[in-house]
Amino acid sequence: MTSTVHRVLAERRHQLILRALRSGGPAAVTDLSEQLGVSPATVRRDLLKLEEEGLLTRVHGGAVVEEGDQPFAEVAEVRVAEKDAIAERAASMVQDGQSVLLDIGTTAYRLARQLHGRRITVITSNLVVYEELVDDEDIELVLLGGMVRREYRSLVGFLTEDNLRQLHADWLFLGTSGVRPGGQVMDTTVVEVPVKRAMIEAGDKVVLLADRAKFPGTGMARVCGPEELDVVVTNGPLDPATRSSLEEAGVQVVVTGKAETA
Amino acid sequence: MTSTVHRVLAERRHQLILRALRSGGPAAVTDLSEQLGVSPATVRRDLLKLEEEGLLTRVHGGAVVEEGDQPFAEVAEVRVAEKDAIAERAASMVQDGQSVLLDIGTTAYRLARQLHGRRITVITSNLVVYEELVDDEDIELVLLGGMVRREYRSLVGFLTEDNLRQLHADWLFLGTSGVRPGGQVMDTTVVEVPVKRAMIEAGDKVVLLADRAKFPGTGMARVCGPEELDVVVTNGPLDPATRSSLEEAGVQVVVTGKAETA
DNA sequence: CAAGAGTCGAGCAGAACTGAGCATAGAAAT
DNA sequence: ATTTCTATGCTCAGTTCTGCTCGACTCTTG
Repeated sequence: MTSTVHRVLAERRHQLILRALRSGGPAAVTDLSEQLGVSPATVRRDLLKLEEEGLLTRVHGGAVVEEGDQPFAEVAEVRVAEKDAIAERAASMVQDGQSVLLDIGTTAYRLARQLHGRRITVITSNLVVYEELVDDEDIELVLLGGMVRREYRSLVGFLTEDNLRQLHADWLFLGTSGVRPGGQVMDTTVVEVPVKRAMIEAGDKVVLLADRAKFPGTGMARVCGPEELDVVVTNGPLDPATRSSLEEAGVQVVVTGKAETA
Repeated sequence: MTSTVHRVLAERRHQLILRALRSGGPAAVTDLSEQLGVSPATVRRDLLKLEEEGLLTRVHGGAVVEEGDQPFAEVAEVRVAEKDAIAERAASMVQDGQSVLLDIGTTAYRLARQLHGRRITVITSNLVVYEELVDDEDIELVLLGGMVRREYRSLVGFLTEDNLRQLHADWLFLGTSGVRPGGQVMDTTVVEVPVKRAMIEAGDKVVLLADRAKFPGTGMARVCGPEELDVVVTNGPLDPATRSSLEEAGVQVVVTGKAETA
Protein backbone atom coordinates (compact mmCIF):
# COMPACT_ATOMS: atom_id res chain seq x y z
CA MET A 1 0.00 0.00 0.00
CA THR A 2 3.02 2.23 -0.18
CA SER A 3 2.81 3.22 -3.82
CA THR A 4 -0.38 5.17 -4.12
CA VAL A 5 -1.73 6.36 -0.83
CA HIS A 6 -5.32 6.15 -1.91
CA ARG A 7 -7.26 8.30 0.38
CA VAL A 8 -9.76 6.22 2.25
CA LEU A 9 -13.32 7.38 1.98
CA ALA A 10 -14.77 8.74 5.19
CA GLU A 11 -17.67 6.35 4.92
CA ARG A 12 -15.30 3.45 4.56
CA ARG A 13 -13.40 4.52 7.64
CA HIS A 14 -16.61 4.62 9.62
CA GLN A 15 -17.39 1.07 8.62
CA LEU A 16 -13.91 -0.11 9.50
CA ILE A 17 -14.03 1.60 12.86
CA LEU A 18 -17.34 0.00 13.71
CA ARG A 19 -16.11 -3.37 12.59
CA ALA A 20 -12.98 -3.05 14.67
CA LEU A 21 -14.99 -2.11 17.71
CA ARG A 22 -17.50 -4.89 17.26
CA SER A 23 -14.95 -7.62 16.83
CA GLY A 24 -12.17 -6.35 19.04
CA GLY A 25 -14.01 -4.46 21.77
CA PRO A 26 -12.89 -1.03 22.89
CA ALA A 27 -10.19 0.58 20.76
CA ALA A 28 -7.89 3.54 21.29
CA VAL A 29 -7.85 6.59 19.08
CA THR A 30 -4.15 6.17 18.47
CA ASP A 31 -4.50 2.54 17.44
CA LEU A 32 -7.33 3.32 15.09
CA SER A 33 -5.35 6.21 13.72
CA GLU A 34 -2.46 3.90 12.88
CA GLN A 35 -4.62 1.16 11.45
CA LEU A 36 -6.50 3.54 9.20
CA GLY A 37 -3.53 5.64 8.25
CA VAL A 38 -5.09 8.96 9.18
CA SER A 39 -4.40 11.46 11.89
CA PRO A 40 -5.82 11.09 15.38
CA ALA A 41 -7.79 14.27 14.84
CA THR A 42 -9.63 12.67 11.97
CA VAL A 43 -10.35 9.57 13.95
CA ARG A 44 -11.69 11.75 16.72
CA ARG A 45 -13.99 13.53 14.29
CA ASP A 46 -15.15 10.19 12.96
CA LEU A 47 -15.93 8.97 16.44
CA LEU A 48 -17.83 12.17 17.12
CA LYS A 49 -20.06 11.61 14.12
CA LEU A 50 -20.59 7.96 14.87
CA GLU A 51 -21.49 8.82 18.43
CA GLU A 52 -24.03 11.37 17.21
CA GLU A 53 -25.60 8.60 15.19
CA GLY A 54 -25.71 6.47 18.30
CA LEU A 55 -23.50 3.79 16.84
CA LEU A 56 -20.85 3.89 19.54
CA THR A 57 -19.90 5.50 22.82
CA ARG A 58 -16.77 7.52 23.15
CA VAL A 59 -14.63 7.07 26.23
CA HIS A 60 -11.44 8.78 27.20
CA GLY A 61 -8.80 7.59 24.81
CA GLY A 62 -11.06 5.76 22.41
CA ALA A 63 -14.50 4.31 21.92
CA VAL A 64 -16.67 1.25 22.51
CA VAL A 65 -19.73 -0.08 20.76
CA GLU A 66 -22.92 0.45 22.66
CA GLU A 67 -24.43 -2.59 24.26
CA GLY A 68 -27.90 -1.30 23.49
CA ASP A 69 -27.22 -1.68 19.83
CA GLN A 70 -26.74 -5.35 20.41
CA PRO A 71 -29.76 -7.63 20.47
CA PHE A 72 -31.64 -8.52 23.64
CA ALA A 73 -31.29 -5.04 25.06
CA GLU A 74 -31.80 -5.72 28.75
CA VAL A 75 -30.67 -9.27 29.27
CA ALA A 76 -27.79 -9.50 26.88
CA GLU A 77 -25.21 -7.46 28.73
CA VAL A 78 -25.25 -9.33 32.01
CA ARG A 79 -22.83 -12.17 32.58
CA VAL A 80 -21.64 -12.14 28.98
CA ALA A 81 -18.28 -13.62 29.87
CA GLU A 82 -19.92 -16.45 31.72
CA LYS A 83 -22.34 -17.14 28.94
CA ASP A 84 -19.51 -17.13 26.44
CA ALA A 85 -17.58 -19.68 28.46
CA ILE A 86 -20.62 -21.91 28.57
CA ALA A 87 -21.24 -21.38 24.88
CA GLU A 88 -17.68 -22.26 24.01
CA ARG A 89 -17.92 -25.50 25.92
CA ALA A 90 -21.21 -26.31 24.26
CA ALA A 91 -19.90 -25.51 20.80
CA SER A 92 -17.05 -27.95 21.28
CA MET A 93 -19.55 -30.77 21.64
CA VAL A 94 -20.82 -30.32 18.09
CA GLN A 95 -19.02 -32.05 15.24
CA ASP A 96 -18.96 -30.94 11.65
CA GLY A 97 -21.80 -32.29 9.59
CA GLN A 98 -24.21 -32.40 12.50
CA SER A 99 -27.39 -30.43 12.95
CA VAL A 100 -27.97 -28.06 15.82
CA LEU A 101 -31.28 -26.74 17.13
CA LEU A 102 -30.97 -23.41 18.92
CA ASP A 103 -33.50 -22.10 21.41
CA ILE A 104 -34.42 -18.46 21.74
CA GLY A 105 -32.63 -16.33 24.30
CA THR A 106 -29.27 -14.81 24.92
CA THR A 107 -27.35 -17.94 25.73
CA ALA A 108 -28.22 -19.56 22.43
CA TYR A 109 -27.13 -16.40 20.68
CA ARG A 110 -23.74 -16.51 22.35
CA LEU A 111 -23.47 -20.10 21.22
CA ALA A 112 -24.30 -19.13 17.67
CA ARG A 113 -21.40 -16.71 17.70
CA GLN A 114 -19.11 -19.62 18.43
CA LEU A 115 -20.35 -21.59 15.46
CA HIS A 116 -19.03 -19.35 12.70
CA GLY A 117 -17.22 -21.21 9.97
CA ARG A 118 -18.41 -24.62 11.08
CA ARG A 119 -19.89 -26.89 8.47
CA ILE A 120 -23.12 -27.63 10.25
CA THR A 121 -26.85 -27.16 9.97
CA VAL A 122 -28.40 -24.69 12.36
CA ILE A 123 -32.14 -24.73 13.01
CA THR A 124 -33.60 -21.92 15.07
CA SER A 125 -36.55 -19.72 15.92
CA ASN A 126 -34.14 -17.16 17.32
CA LEU A 127 -34.05 -14.16 15.03
CA VAL A 128 -30.81 -12.86 16.47
CA VAL A 129 -29.17 -16.17 15.72
CA TYR A 130 -30.50 -15.88 12.20
CA GLU A 131 -29.01 -12.43 11.82
CA GLU A 132 -25.73 -13.60 13.24
CA LEU A 133 -25.39 -16.55 10.90
CA VAL A 134 -27.17 -15.44 7.75
CA ASP A 135 -23.96 -14.31 6.07
CA ASP A 136 -22.00 -17.41 6.99
CA GLU A 137 -21.78 -19.48 3.84
CA ASP A 138 -20.59 -22.58 5.61
CA ILE A 139 -23.66 -22.96 7.73
CA GLU A 140 -26.87 -24.43 6.43
CA LEU A 141 -29.45 -22.26 8.10
CA VAL A 142 -33.04 -23.29 8.71
CA LEU A 143 -35.49 -20.84 10.16
CA LEU A 144 -38.62 -22.07 11.85
CA GLY A 145 -41.88 -20.38 10.91
CA GLY A 146 -44.03 -18.43 13.28
CA MET A 147 -45.28 -15.12 14.53
CA VAL A 148 -42.56 -12.56 15.03
CA ARG A 149 -42.22 -11.51 18.68
CA ARG A 150 -40.32 -8.28 18.43
CA GLU A 151 -39.52 -7.85 22.11
CA TYR A 152 -37.87 -11.26 22.32
CA ARG A 153 -36.61 -11.42 18.75
CA SER A 154 -38.13 -14.81 18.33
CA LEU A 155 -40.69 -16.80 16.39
CA VAL A 156 -43.52 -18.52 18.21
CA GLY A 157 -46.86 -20.14 17.63
CA PHE A 158 -48.31 -23.25 16.14
CA LEU A 159 -46.36 -22.77 12.93
CA THR A 160 -43.15 -23.11 14.86
CA GLU A 161 -44.38 -26.24 16.56
CA ASP A 162 -45.58 -27.72 13.29
CA ASN A 163 -42.19 -27.17 11.73
CA LEU A 164 -40.46 -28.76 14.67
CA ARG A 165 -42.57 -31.89 14.37
CA GLN A 166 -41.13 -32.34 10.89
CA LEU A 167 -37.52 -32.06 12.01
CA HIS A 168 -34.89 -33.85 13.95
CA ALA A 169 -31.58 -32.42 15.12
CA ASP A 170 -28.50 -34.03 16.56
CA TRP A 171 -28.28 -31.41 19.27
CA LEU A 172 -30.74 -29.14 21.02
CA PHE A 173 -29.27 -26.31 23.05
CA LEU A 174 -31.86 -24.99 25.42
CA GLY A 175 -31.90 -21.85 27.53
CA THR A 176 -33.91 -21.33 30.67
CA SER A 177 -34.97 -18.73 33.19
CA GLY A 178 -34.00 -21.08 36.02
CA VAL A 179 -33.80 -24.65 37.23
CA ARG A 180 -35.70 -25.64 40.34
CA PRO A 181 -34.10 -27.81 42.99
CA GLY A 182 -35.84 -30.92 41.69
CA GLY A 183 -34.24 -30.37 38.29
CA GLN A 184 -37.35 -28.89 36.74
CA VAL A 185 -36.49 -26.54 33.87
CA MET A 186 -38.58 -23.39 34.08
CA ASP A 187 -39.38 -20.40 31.92
CA THR A 188 -41.05 -17.05 32.37
CA THR A 189 -42.57 -16.55 28.96
CA VAL A 190 -45.55 -18.82 28.67
CA VAL A 191 -46.02 -18.69 24.93
CA GLU A 192 -42.53 -20.03 24.40
CA VAL A 193 -43.09 -23.17 26.41
CA PRO A 194 -44.91 -25.21 23.76
CA VAL A 195 -42.14 -24.32 21.33
CA LYS A 196 -39.49 -25.45 23.77
CA ARG A 197 -41.31 -28.71 24.33
CA ALA A 198 -41.50 -29.31 20.62
CA MET A 199 -37.81 -28.61 20.41
CA ILE A 200 -37.11 -31.20 23.05
CA GLU A 201 -39.05 -33.72 21.01
CA ALA A 202 -37.03 -32.83 17.94
CA GLY A 203 -33.63 -32.97 19.56
CA ASP A 204 -31.56 -36.11 19.79
CA LYS A 205 -29.32 -34.92 22.59
CA VAL A 206 -30.80 -32.18 24.76
CA VAL A 207 -28.28 -29.78 26.30
CA LEU A 208 -29.35 -27.19 28.84
CA LEU A 209 -27.23 -24.06 28.98
CA ALA A 210 -27.56 -22.38 32.36
CA ASP A 211 -25.16 -20.03 34.10
CA ARG A 212 -24.78 -20.28 37.86
CA ALA A 213 -27.45 -17.62 38.50
CA LYS A 214 -30.01 -20.12 37.24
CA PHE A 215 -29.47 -22.50 40.19
CA PRO A 216 -31.78 -22.49 41.86
CA GLY A 217 -34.10 -20.46 39.72
CA THR A 218 -37.72 -19.83 39.13
CA GLY A 219 -40.16 -19.21 36.36
CA MET A 220 -43.89 -19.34 35.92
CA ALA A 221 -44.03 -22.24 33.57
CA ARG A 222 -42.48 -25.68 33.67
CA VAL A 223 -40.76 -26.66 30.46
CA CYS A 224 -39.59 -30.14 31.29
CA GLY A 225 -38.13 -32.34 34.00
CA PRO A 226 -34.58 -33.62 34.33
CA GLU A 227 -35.46 -36.86 32.58
CA GLU A 228 -35.71 -35.00 29.29
CA LEU A 229 -32.17 -33.64 29.53
CA ASP A 230 -28.96 -35.31 28.45
CA VAL A 231 -26.41 -32.67 29.42
CA VAL A 232 -26.35 -29.52 31.51
CA VAL A 233 -23.55 -27.03 30.83
CA THR A 234 -23.05 -24.46 33.54
CA ASN A 235 -20.33 -22.49 35.25
CA GLY A 236 -21.43 -23.75 38.69
CA PRO A 237 -21.22 -24.24 41.52
CA LEU A 238 -24.77 -25.47 41.56
CA ASP A 239 -26.49 -26.49 44.77
CA PRO A 240 -26.08 -30.15 45.77
CA ALA A 241 -29.81 -30.83 45.80
CA THR A 242 -30.22 -29.85 42.16
CA ARG A 243 -27.06 -31.59 41.18
CA SER A 244 -28.11 -34.87 42.71
CA SER A 245 -31.56 -34.59 41.16
CA LEU A 246 -29.97 -34.15 37.79
CA GLU A 247 -27.49 -36.94 38.21
CA GLU A 248 -30.12 -39.32 39.47
CA ALA A 249 -31.97 -38.70 36.24
CA GLY A 250 -28.84 -39.62 34.30
CA VAL A 251 -27.97 -36.08 33.23
CA GLN A 252 -24.33 -35.33 32.57
CA VAL A 253 -23.35 -32.11 34.37
CA VAL A 254 -20.54 -30.14 32.75
CA VAL A 255 -19.04 -27.31 34.75
CA THR A 256 -16.77 -24.81 33.02
CA GLY A 257 -14.04 -23.02 34.89
CA LYS A 258 -14.81 -19.37 34.47
CA ALA A 259 -17.25 -18.80 37.29
CA GLU A 260 -15.85 -15.72 38.94
CA THR A 261 -15.24 -13.56 35.89
CA ALA A 262 -18.05 -11.16 36.73
CA MET B 1 -33.24 6.10 -27.52
CA THR B 2 -31.37 8.89 -29.23
CA SER B 3 -27.72 7.97 -29.21
CA THR B 4 -27.47 4.27 -28.98
CA VAL B 5 -23.76 3.96 -28.40
CA HIS B 6 -23.60 6.43 -25.58
CA ARG B 7 -26.64 5.04 -23.95
CA VAL B 8 -25.24 1.58 -23.83
CA LEU B 9 -21.98 2.83 -22.52
CA ALA B 10 -23.68 4.81 -19.79
CA GLU B 11 -25.82 1.87 -18.84
CA ARG B 12 -22.78 -0.33 -18.71
CA ARG B 13 -20.98 2.18 -16.51
CA HIS B 14 -23.88 2.21 -14.12
CA GLN B 15 -23.74 -1.54 -13.84
CA LEU B 16 -20.01 -1.49 -13.29
CA ILE B 17 -20.30 1.17 -10.64
CA LEU B 18 -22.95 -0.75 -8.76
CA ARG B 19 -20.93 -3.92 -8.98
CA ALA B 20 -17.83 -2.17 -7.69
CA LEU B 21 -19.73 -0.73 -4.78
CA ARG B 22 -21.32 -4.04 -3.88
CA SER B 23 -18.13 -6.02 -3.93
CA GLY B 24 -15.75 -3.42 -2.61
CA GLY B 25 -17.88 -1.28 -0.35
CA PRO B 26 -17.60 2.48 -0.54
CA ALA B 27 -15.67 3.76 -3.54
CA ALA B 28 -14.19 7.16 -4.36
CA VAL B 29 -15.18 9.20 -7.37
CA THR B 30 -11.56 9.43 -8.41
CA ASP B 31 -11.03 5.69 -8.26
CA LEU B 32 -14.16 4.98 -10.23
CA SER B 33 -13.14 7.61 -12.73
CA GLU B 34 -9.83 5.85 -13.29
CA GLN B 35 -11.33 2.39 -13.47
CA LEU B 36 -13.97 3.40 -15.99
CA GLY B 37 -11.77 5.68 -18.02
CA VAL B 38 -14.08 8.67 -17.86
CA SER B 39 -13.82 12.01 -16.16
CA PRO B 40 -14.78 12.53 -12.53
CA ALA B 41 -17.57 14.80 -13.68
CA THR B 42 -19.18 11.97 -15.59
CA VAL B 43 -18.86 9.61 -12.67
CA ARG B 44 -20.46 12.23 -10.50
CA ARG B 45 -23.37 12.54 -12.89
CA ASP B 46 -23.71 8.78 -12.93
CA LEU B 47 -23.82 8.65 -9.18
CA LEU B 48 -26.42 11.40 -9.17
CA LYS B 49 -28.69 9.37 -11.40
CA LEU B 50 -28.16 6.19 -9.48
CA GLU B 51 -28.90 7.98 -6.27
CA GLU B 52 -32.15 9.32 -7.69
CA GLU B 53 -33.14 5.76 -8.41
CA GLY B 54 -32.35 4.85 -4.84
CA LEU B 55 -29.63 2.41 -5.78
CA LEU B 56 -26.84 4.02 -3.81
CA THR B 57 -26.09 6.80 -1.41
CA ARG B 58 -23.59 9.46 -2.28
CA VAL B 59 -21.16 10.56 0.35
CA HIS B 60 -18.46 13.16 0.21
CA GLY B 61 -15.80 11.81 -2.12
CA GLY B 62 -17.74 8.88 -3.46
CA ALA B 63 -20.70 6.63 -2.86
CA VAL B 64 -21.90 3.56 -0.98
CA VAL B 65 -24.60 1.04 -1.65
CA GLU B 66 -27.54 1.25 0.68
CA GLU B 67 -27.72 -1.48 3.23
CA GLY B 68 -31.33 -2.40 2.78
CA ASP B 69 -31.01 -2.86 -0.94
CA GLN B 70 -28.02 -5.12 -0.64
CA PRO B 71 -30.06 -8.27 -1.25
CA PHE B 72 -31.43 -9.12 -4.66
CA ALA B 73 -28.13 -8.01 -6.09
CA GLU B 74 -28.79 -8.12 -9.81
CA VAL B 75 -32.52 -7.91 -10.07
CA ALA B 76 -33.26 -5.18 -7.63
CA GLU B 77 -31.86 -2.30 -9.57
CA VAL B 78 -33.91 -2.54 -12.71
CA ARG B 79 -37.23 -0.84 -13.19
CA VAL B 80 -37.55 0.30 -9.62
CA ALA B 81 -39.87 3.17 -10.46
CA GLU B 82 -42.16 0.86 -12.37
CA LYS B 83 -42.21 -1.71 -9.61
CA ASP B 84 -43.01 0.99 -7.10
CA ALA B 85 -45.95 2.19 -9.15
CA ILE B 86 -47.29 -1.34 -9.31
CA ALA B 87 -46.64 -1.85 -5.63
CA GLU B 88 -48.48 1.33 -4.73
CA ARG B 89 -51.50 0.25 -6.69
CA ALA B 90 -51.41 -3.17 -5.07
CA ALA B 91 -51.05 -1.75 -1.59
CA SER B 92 -54.17 0.35 -2.07
CA MET B 93 -56.20 -2.82 -2.50
CA VAL B 94 -55.48 -3.97 1.04
CA GLN B 95 -57.67 -2.77 3.87
CA ASP B 96 -56.70 -2.46 7.51
CA GLY B 97 -57.22 -5.60 9.50
CA GLN B 98 -56.62 -7.88 6.58
CA SER B 99 -53.85 -10.40 6.13
CA VAL B 100 -51.37 -10.26 3.28
CA LEU B 101 -49.18 -13.04 1.99
CA LEU B 102 -46.05 -11.83 0.24
CA ASP B 103 -44.07 -13.86 -2.25
CA ILE B 104 -40.30 -13.74 -2.53
CA GLY B 105 -38.70 -11.42 -5.01
CA THR B 106 -38.14 -7.77 -5.59
CA THR B 107 -41.66 -6.75 -6.44
CA ALA B 108 -43.03 -8.09 -3.18
CA TYR B 109 -40.32 -6.22 -1.37
CA ARG B 110 -41.30 -2.96 -3.01
CA LEU B 111 -44.86 -3.68 -1.95
CA ALA B 112 -43.76 -4.27 1.63
CA ARG B 113 -42.22 -0.82 1.66
CA GLN B 114 -45.63 0.61 0.89
CA LEU B 115 -47.25 -1.18 3.82
CA HIS B 116 -45.51 0.66 6.63
CA GLY B 117 -47.83 1.85 9.36
CA ARG B 118 -50.78 -0.20 8.16
CA ARG B 119 -52.60 -2.29 10.74
CA ILE B 120 -52.38 -5.57 8.92
CA THR B 121 -50.91 -9.02 9.18
CA VAL B 122 -48.07 -9.80 6.80
CA ILE B 123 -47.06 -13.40 6.13
CA THR B 124 -43.94 -14.01 4.10
CA SER B 125 -41.01 -16.23 3.26
CA ASN B 126 -39.18 -13.20 1.94
CA LEU B 127 -36.34 -12.32 4.28
CA VAL B 128 -35.97 -8.84 2.88
CA VAL B 129 -39.62 -8.17 3.59
CA TYR B 130 -39.03 -9.42 7.10
CA GLU B 131 -36.12 -7.05 7.56
CA GLU B 132 -38.12 -4.20 6.14
CA LEU B 133 -41.10 -4.69 8.43
CA VAL B 134 -39.59 -6.16 11.58
CA ASP B 135 -39.43 -2.81 13.33
CA ASP B 136 -42.91 -1.74 12.35
CA GLU B 137 -45.02 -2.13 15.48
CA ASP B 138 -48.31 -1.81 13.63
CA ILE B 139 -47.79 -4.84 11.50
CA GLU B 140 -48.33 -8.35 12.75
CA LEU B 141 -45.51 -10.21 11.10
CA VAL B 142 -45.49 -13.94 10.43
CA LEU B 143 -42.44 -15.58 9.00
CA LEU B 144 -42.73 -18.92 7.27
CA GLY B 145 -40.25 -21.59 8.20
CA GLY B 146 -37.76 -23.08 5.83
CA MET B 147 -34.22 -23.35 4.63
CA VAL B 148 -32.48 -20.03 4.19
CA ARG B 149 -31.52 -19.37 0.57
CA ARG B 150 -28.95 -16.65 0.88
CA GLU B 151 -28.70 -15.70 -2.76
CA TYR B 152 -32.43 -15.06 -3.03
CA ARG B 153 -32.97 -13.97 0.55
CA SER B 154 -35.83 -16.36 0.90
CA LEU B 155 -37.06 -19.39 2.79
CA VAL B 156 -37.92 -22.55 0.91
CA GLY B 157 -38.56 -26.22 1.42
CA PHE B 158 -41.16 -28.49 2.86
CA LEU B 159 -41.27 -26.54 6.10
CA THR B 160 -42.47 -23.51 4.19
CA GLU B 161 -45.11 -25.52 2.42
CA ASP B 162 -46.24 -27.13 5.66
CA ASN B 163 -46.66 -23.75 7.27
CA LEU B 164 -48.63 -22.48 4.33
CA ARG B 165 -51.07 -25.37 4.55
CA GLN B 166 -51.93 -24.15 8.04
CA LEU B 167 -52.64 -20.60 6.97
CA HIS B 168 -55.06 -18.52 5.03
CA ALA B 169 -54.58 -14.94 3.90
CA ASP B 170 -56.96 -12.40 2.46
CA TRP B 171 -54.46 -11.44 -0.21
CA LEU B 172 -51.59 -13.12 -1.94
CA PHE B 173 -49.24 -10.92 -3.93
CA LEU B 174 -47.25 -13.01 -6.31
CA GLY B 175 -44.19 -12.16 -8.37
CA THR B 176 -43.11 -13.90 -11.54
CA SER B 177 -40.30 -14.19 -14.01
CA GLY B 178 -42.76 -13.85 -16.87
CA VAL B 179 -46.24 -14.59 -18.13
CA ARG B 180 -46.65 -16.65 -21.26
CA PRO B 181 -49.16 -15.66 -23.92
CA GLY B 182 -51.69 -18.17 -22.69
CA GLY B 183 -51.63 -16.56 -19.26
CA GLN B 184 -49.36 -19.18 -17.73
CA VAL B 185 -47.37 -17.76 -14.82
CA MET B 186 -43.77 -18.88 -15.01
CA ASP B 187 -40.70 -18.88 -12.81
CA THR B 188 -37.01 -19.57 -13.24
CA THR B 189 -36.16 -20.94 -9.81
CA VAL B 190 -37.51 -24.42 -9.60
CA VAL B 191 -37.31 -24.92 -5.86
CA GLU B 192 -39.54 -21.93 -5.31
CA VAL B 193 -42.39 -23.29 -7.36
CA PRO B 194 -43.87 -25.65 -4.76
CA VAL B 195 -43.83 -22.77 -2.29
CA LYS B 196 -45.60 -20.49 -4.73
CA ARG B 197 -48.24 -23.12 -5.36
CA ALA B 198 -48.79 -23.55 -1.65
CA MET B 199 -49.14 -19.80 -1.40
CA ILE B 200 -51.80 -19.79 -4.07
CA GLU B 201 -53.71 -22.39 -2.08
CA ALA B 202 -53.43 -20.24 1.02
CA GLY B 203 -54.49 -16.99 -0.57
CA ASP B 204 -58.07 -15.85 -0.83
CA LYS B 205 -57.50 -13.33 -3.59
CA VAL B 206 -54.44 -13.96 -5.74
CA VAL B 207 -52.82 -10.88 -7.23
CA LEU B 208 -50.01 -11.15 -9.73
CA LEU B 209 -47.55 -8.25 -9.81
CA ALA B 210 -45.80 -8.06 -13.17
CA ASP B 211 -44.19 -5.10 -14.86
CA ARG B 212 -44.50 -4.74 -18.59
CA ALA B 213 -41.21 -6.57 -19.23
CA LYS B 214 -42.93 -9.74 -18.05
CA PHE B 215 -45.33 -9.81 -21.01
CA PRO B 216 -44.67 -12.02 -22.73
CA GLY B 217 -42.10 -13.72 -20.57
CA THR B 218 -40.48 -17.03 -20.02
CA GLY B 219 -39.27 -19.26 -17.27
CA MET B 220 -38.41 -22.90 -16.86
CA ALA B 221 -41.18 -23.84 -14.54
CA ARG B 222 -44.91 -23.27 -14.68
CA VAL B 223 -46.35 -21.94 -11.45
CA CYS B 224 -50.02 -21.75 -12.34
CA GLY B 225 -52.48 -20.90 -15.05
CA PRO B 226 -54.70 -17.85 -15.37
CA GLU B 227 -57.58 -19.61 -13.67
CA GLU B 228 -55.74 -19.39 -10.35
CA LEU B 229 -55.42 -15.62 -10.54
CA ASP B 230 -57.91 -13.00 -9.45
CA VAL B 231 -56.07 -9.81 -10.37
CA VAL B 232 -53.03 -8.85 -12.41
CA VAL B 233 -51.42 -5.50 -11.68
CA THR B 234 -49.04 -4.27 -14.35
CA ASN B 235 -47.86 -1.11 -15.99
CA GLY B 236 -48.69 -2.49 -19.44
CA PRO B 237 -49.26 -2.35 -22.29
CA LEU B 238 -49.48 -6.11 -22.37
CA ASP B 239 -49.97 -7.94 -25.60
CA PRO B 240 -53.60 -8.52 -26.68
CA ALA B 241 -53.21 -12.30 -26.75
CA THR B 242 -52.19 -12.51 -23.11
CA ARG B 243 -54.76 -9.94 -22.11
CA SER B 244 -57.60 -11.84 -23.68
CA SER B 245 -56.40 -15.10 -22.18
CA LEU B 246 -56.45 -13.52 -18.77
CA GLU B 247 -59.80 -11.87 -19.20
CA GLU B 248 -61.37 -15.03 -20.52
CA ALA B 249 -60.27 -16.69 -17.29
CA GLY B 250 -62.02 -13.95 -15.34
CA VAL B 251 -58.89 -12.17 -14.23
CA GLN B 252 -59.16 -8.46 -13.53
CA VAL B 253 -56.33 -6.65 -15.28
CA VAL B 254 -55.21 -3.43 -13.60
CA VAL B 255 -52.87 -1.18 -15.56
CA THR B 256 -51.10 1.64 -13.73
CA GLY B 257 -50.19 4.81 -15.55
CA LYS B 258 -46.46 5.03 -15.18
CA ALA B 259 -45.33 2.86 -18.05
CA GLU B 260 -42.88 5.11 -19.83
CA THR B 261 -40.77 6.23 -16.87
CA ALA B 262 -37.75 4.30 -18.10
C1' DC C 1 -1.97 15.11 46.77
C1' DA C 2 0.89 16.54 42.99
C1' DA C 3 3.44 15.89 38.77
C1' DG C 4 3.60 14.09 34.25
C1' DA C 5 1.98 11.95 30.27
C1' DG C 6 -1.55 11.47 27.35
C1' DT C 7 -5.95 13.09 25.43
C1' DC C 8 -9.37 16.41 23.96
C1' DG C 9 -11.43 20.45 21.65
C1' DA C 10 -10.97 24.44 18.75
C1' DG C 11 -9.03 27.15 15.26
C1' DC C 12 -6.38 27.50 10.93
C1' DA C 13 -4.25 26.56 6.32
C1' DG C 14 -4.00 23.51 2.58
C1' DA C 15 -5.96 20.00 -0.24
C1' DA C 16 -9.75 17.61 -2.14
C1' DC C 17 -14.40 17.47 -3.51
C1' DT C 18 -18.77 19.43 -5.32
C1' DG C 19 -21.99 21.83 -8.29
C1' DA C 20 -22.91 24.86 -12.09
C1' DG C 21 -22.01 26.69 -16.35
C1' DC C 22 -19.90 26.41 -20.88
C1' DA C 23 -17.68 24.25 -24.99
C1' DT C 24 -17.12 20.19 -27.89
C1' DA C 25 -18.05 15.85 -30.38
C1' DG C 26 -20.97 12.57 -32.19
C1' DA C 27 -25.52 10.67 -33.34
C1' DA C 28 -30.30 11.41 -34.68
C1' DA C 29 -33.73 14.25 -36.98
C1' DT C 30 -35.11 17.55 -40.50
C1' DA D 1 -26.19 19.29 -45.43
C1' DT D 2 -27.83 21.46 -41.51
C1' DT D 3 -29.92 21.55 -37.17
C1' DT D 4 -30.90 19.56 -32.74
C1' DC D 5 -29.97 16.90 -28.96
C1' DT D 6 -27.35 14.35 -25.70
C1' DA D 7 -23.26 12.90 -23.39
C1' DT D 8 -18.90 14.21 -22.04
C1' DG D 9 -14.98 17.00 -20.48
C1' DC D 10 -13.27 21.27 -18.61
C1' DT D 11 -13.08 25.42 -15.63
C1' DC D 12 -14.05 27.93 -11.52
C1' DA D 13 -16.08 29.45 -7.23
C1' DG D 14 -17.79 27.55 -2.97
C1' DT D 15 -17.84 23.90 0.35
C1' DT D 16 -16.01 20.11 2.98
C1' DC D 17 -12.45 17.42 4.81
C1' DT D 18 -7.91 16.66 6.74
C1' DG D 19 -3.71 17.41 9.35
C1' DC D 20 -1.35 20.50 12.39
C1' DT D 21 -0.80 23.38 16.50
C1' DC D 22 -1.88 24.96 21.02
C1' DG D 23 -4.11 25.51 25.43
C1' DA D 24 -7.15 22.96 28.63
C1' DC D 25 -8.52 18.79 30.52
C1' DT D 26 -8.23 13.84 32.36
C1' DC D 27 -6.14 9.85 33.90
C1' DT D 28 -2.37 7.52 35.97
C1' DT D 29 1.64 7.03 38.97
C1' DG D 30 4.50 7.91 42.75
